[in-house]
Amino acid sequence: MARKPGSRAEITEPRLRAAALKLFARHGYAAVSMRQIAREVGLQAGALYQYISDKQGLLFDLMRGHMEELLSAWGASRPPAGDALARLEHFARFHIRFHAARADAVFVSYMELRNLSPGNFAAIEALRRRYEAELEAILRAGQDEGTMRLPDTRLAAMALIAMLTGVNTWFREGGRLSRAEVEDIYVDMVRKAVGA
Amino acid sequence: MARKPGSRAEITEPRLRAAALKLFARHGYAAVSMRQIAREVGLQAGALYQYISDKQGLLFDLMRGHMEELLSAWGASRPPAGDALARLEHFARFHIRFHAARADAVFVSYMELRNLSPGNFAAIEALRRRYEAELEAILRAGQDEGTMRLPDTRLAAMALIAMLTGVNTWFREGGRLSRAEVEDIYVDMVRKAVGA
DNA sequence: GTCTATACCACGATAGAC
DNA sequence: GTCTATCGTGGTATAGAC
Repeated sequence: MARKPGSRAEITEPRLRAAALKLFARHGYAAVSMRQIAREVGLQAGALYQYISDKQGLLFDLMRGHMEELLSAWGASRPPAGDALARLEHFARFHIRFHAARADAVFVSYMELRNLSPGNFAAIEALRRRYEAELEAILRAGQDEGTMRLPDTRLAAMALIAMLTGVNTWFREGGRLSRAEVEDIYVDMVRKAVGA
Repeated sequence: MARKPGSRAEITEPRLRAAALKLFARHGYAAVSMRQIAREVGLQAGALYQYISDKQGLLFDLMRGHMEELLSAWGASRPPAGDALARLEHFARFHIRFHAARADAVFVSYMELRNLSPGNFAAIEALRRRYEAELEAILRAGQDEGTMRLPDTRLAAMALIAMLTGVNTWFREGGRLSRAEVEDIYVDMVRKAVGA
């Protein structure tokens, strides 16, 4: 398929998304202007609307893309054969690893929920719930097996996810601890917390 | 001291701060206009500048006020005589209770850090560090006593604070569990997580 | 202490040339 | 596919009357 000379859409679109993600993470959705994003990509503001419907749609696409990647990466991860405790450890390592690799998307997806229109918010929340349900299922299995003892499954899931996601607030590659060391330390705390 | 007729500064100022806090929490600092805040208080936008230097100063004052209240409330709380484990439980209950009572201020103080000017950011970070150090001291004491076993004190502190603060993302008074029940459940997980 | 009025600037989004 | 130009709106902050 012949491409028009000067046509760079396949390059420009991902660059636009990357620039928007970076700027939204750094300064916040509301604080970033379309002109700023355009400058980062090397375009005039008007040209952005070849790729997006409006600013809200851009935010929503970024967040939905992140959540769908999260769910599909989890689905593609190979859970270990073994007891629920092994699967919990697998979840914790997956969560830390996936989130550490996409700090900007994680940040935007947690911080900009209130800037979504109601319909868009509901869609993102539904995706988040599906992910939380994966952890809850593991915790329920652990209790059925008797390898875990939890006062409340839903609260435990929320507590563990908050703890694991919190890694992103301070972890920097090249710091005092490697990502693998951080993983080990958190796995230890997670295993203990579920009463193993 | 005689007050000018029509003078309502002592009433207006706290109302302004409360309105700004509520709106910042709901929609985000960058998304809220001075006109919106003024409408909420029942003034014209220009009148707000009797009480604040500028929008940035307003945000900073709210956040500093929150952090200082947090530190002074913790200082005023009576830690139990007993081992570090008892003090850790005291910290967990204090943290959940204090934060649940000020959801808006907590939200703003965690979400709007990136909208602070560099100098203001450093000041808030310093206050946050002081609070984290309080928990770290308890965890160190527990390890010295031998009642806690932790792979890394600093990480454990960050993990526990993230977990406890996470309560605010889903807890609503009048929901499935009372605040006291939530406290008990989290205390249980915190105690287990430190290897008690 | 609060108002009205306004300076000045930036916003998101669109139209039409190239 | 990107540009220039622009529309209409709303932003923060100040000045000066009351």
